[in-house]
Amino acid sequence: MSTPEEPELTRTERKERTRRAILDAALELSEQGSLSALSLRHVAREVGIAPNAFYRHFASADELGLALVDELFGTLRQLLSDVRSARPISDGAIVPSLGVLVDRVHTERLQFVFLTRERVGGSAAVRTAIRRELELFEAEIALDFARMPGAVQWSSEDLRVSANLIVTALVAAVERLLYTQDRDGEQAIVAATEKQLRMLTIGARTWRSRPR
Amino acid sequence: MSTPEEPELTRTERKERTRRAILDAALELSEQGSLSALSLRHVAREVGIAPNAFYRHFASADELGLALVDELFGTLRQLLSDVRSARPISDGAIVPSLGVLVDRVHTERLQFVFLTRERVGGSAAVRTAIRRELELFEAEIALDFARMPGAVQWSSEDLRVSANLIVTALVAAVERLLYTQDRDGEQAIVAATEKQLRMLTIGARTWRSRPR
DNA sequence: ATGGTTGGTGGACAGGTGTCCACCGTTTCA
DNA sequence: TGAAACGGTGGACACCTGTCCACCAACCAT
Repeated sequence: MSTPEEPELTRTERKERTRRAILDAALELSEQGSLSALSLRHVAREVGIAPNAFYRHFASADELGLALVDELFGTLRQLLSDVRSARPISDGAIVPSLGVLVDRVHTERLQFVFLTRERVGGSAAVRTAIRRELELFEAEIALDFARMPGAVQWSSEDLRVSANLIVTALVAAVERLLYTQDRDGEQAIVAATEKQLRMLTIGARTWRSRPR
Repeated sequence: MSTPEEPELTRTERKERTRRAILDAALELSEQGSLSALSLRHVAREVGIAPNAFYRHFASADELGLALVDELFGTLRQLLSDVRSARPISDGAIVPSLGVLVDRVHTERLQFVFLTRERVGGSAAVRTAIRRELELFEAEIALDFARMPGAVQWSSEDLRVSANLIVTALVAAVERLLYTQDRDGEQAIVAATEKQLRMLTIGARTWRSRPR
């Protein structure tokens, strides 16, 4: 290239840079097809390297997918942990978490397209990794629930089951958001999801007090 | 073939038969890959016809996918409608519906693998078709809810939102069932899902009575 | 200064892919 | 009875795929 573009870069820096480029390209291309249907050559072409060079960074497409999963959940977990620790523990921090999630879906749409697709997609390794991460979220939410007043007498089983339902609702909300371009539709989805979360917490509150 | 195999078949019958074979083969093969990553030649080989002959039945892979969706939801809707009309309307028929669903997942596993994969999968046409069918279920469940005693004063919006959550929970349950081979795990999933459905209906019952 | 390490290149390979064409034998129906 | 319609065949086409090899030039540590 004729552009100067800071030629002073150490080798490892340059490697990291094309690694980034590969991840980004893969994300971009995975919008129109699952990871397993993703072509190494396509990715390489998008990045601007020879198809071979891909193997200098990832041993397989699966490994690429796992790296994407790590990256995605790494930052997302950080964000949600922040909003959760800022909030007073007494009340559930679930609704504000939804706000963070929606923002994130907006700014990093492709990551979530990838996520929702690969969650049930072709590669078993990637699928399992995503499932594991979601289970971690589930556990965290269950912990939040346990901290709520009046919920102490629940069995851990019940905590887990209701937390699972919340995660499920959130994932479904993300899916709907992704395929809704119009602004009002997005607002409606967010409102509906908030309502669902409230329904869930109410149901949870009255759960144990029920005879049986 | 040397087997006699009832050679007395009208042309349209034979066409229908290989059409069936194509649908079955596609379902079989779609276990290990999304529809968009499905090879026409693979399907043809499995069926035992020349790759070309595929086009005598479907104009494209998308059309195949749409046919599968139609078939899947056709019978499923029938089954659920049966269990629902047999039950007294007074109580929600949601939990027995879950039983039917689980049975169906057992006997027609491949259909549900296809369903959960293509629901967020590559082809926009198939994805939309599935989404539409699920919305129909949603509407039916909302209707069931409206018939329940003490729920009459809900807004149709609320009905819809909570019905949506139920469908979401059911879809998630199916997904978990598909990737759980061990028998106890299956039982646990069913139990957890039933608990979730009960939580939901409880939450729904106390929903309107709440101030705000 | 030198030599190994490393990110990247180019070409080749064996195979797989969707789709088009001309053709065939049987069924259908007029 | 004859001709048209139809489901299916076989081969060819242009193209794309992952992966392997030898090779290169620059970087890094010695």
